[in-house]
Amino acid sequence: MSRTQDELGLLLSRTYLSLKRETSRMLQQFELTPEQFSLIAELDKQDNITQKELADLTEREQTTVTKIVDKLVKKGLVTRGHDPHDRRAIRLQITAEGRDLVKDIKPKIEEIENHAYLGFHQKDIELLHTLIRKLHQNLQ
Amino acid sequence: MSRTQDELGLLLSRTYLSLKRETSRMLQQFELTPEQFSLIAELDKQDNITQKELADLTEREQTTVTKIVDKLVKKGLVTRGHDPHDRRAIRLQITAEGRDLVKDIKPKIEEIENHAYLGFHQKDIELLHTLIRKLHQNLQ
DNA sequence: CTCAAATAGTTGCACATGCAAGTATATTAC
DNA sequence: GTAATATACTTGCATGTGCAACTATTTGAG
Repeated sequence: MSRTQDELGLLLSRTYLSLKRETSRMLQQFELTPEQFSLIAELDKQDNITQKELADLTEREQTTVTKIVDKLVKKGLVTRGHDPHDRRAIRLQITAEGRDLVKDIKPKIEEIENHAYLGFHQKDIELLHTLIRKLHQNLQ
Repeated sequence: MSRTQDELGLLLSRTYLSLKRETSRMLQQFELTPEQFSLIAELDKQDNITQKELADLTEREQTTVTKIVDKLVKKGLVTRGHDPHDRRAIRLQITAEGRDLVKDIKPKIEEIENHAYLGFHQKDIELLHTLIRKLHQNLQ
């Protein structure tokens, strides 16, 4: 079954690395990495979640999230609070400074995405999202 | 322009990390990382290319490729040869052992991809590839 | 209730990543 | 032909990644 010449892994990694590099360069002025931005952007959407939940949302291991959150706390963008009902768990709060930063960065992320979507119809974008989401589900 | 709820970066990184993790677990029995496999698979397709060309093909910086090739050479899967016409350049050759390894691994990679494509029609797969390739081009 | 298993989190390791700065060679400008 | 620029590659650094092994707490089986 030679469906097309290129493997999924190669296609995905090339595209992911390109997007990540471009995002990384844009984020230098904010002294953030794409991964750090990804986590505070998620906390901006859903505050007061546990590290475990944040790991699941962003498809990373808890251990990875621990280390990135360490850096976000050091930068004053996130605080760690205890869960009153589960003393093992840590709940994360985004600070006002964190929210401001996300607000500043979001339009610049959109610029990059708009450029990536050059020549795409709205239908193409929706289809692409649907297919990628389905891929992701199958890989769970 | 709020096209859909999820950002491209989040979708892409989640899916990429999932696929990479599953591939990584499969490759443990071969003592290879997904990135190492990716490079020798590319060399299996096109032998005797320079590190620069390999970097471009896989969308990585030359510096990253240098380091992964170091490991492949140590494992005896790749050799470095000099370019007779350009003494700066290094040309890479995959060894017989390297080719055998790629041959063994390829069907297992296809298994993972087939699982990822569960519920996809052939048309969906082709469309997905076309859209991702277009994304990648726009990001160049 | 008690003890085993599961869960949330952390730390140490090896590897991937890319930028900055370096060397060596090739190309281009004049 | 020589000097400036570009190119191929390498090394050092900081960060992200996930597995293994660890602690602390909660859940569940009996």
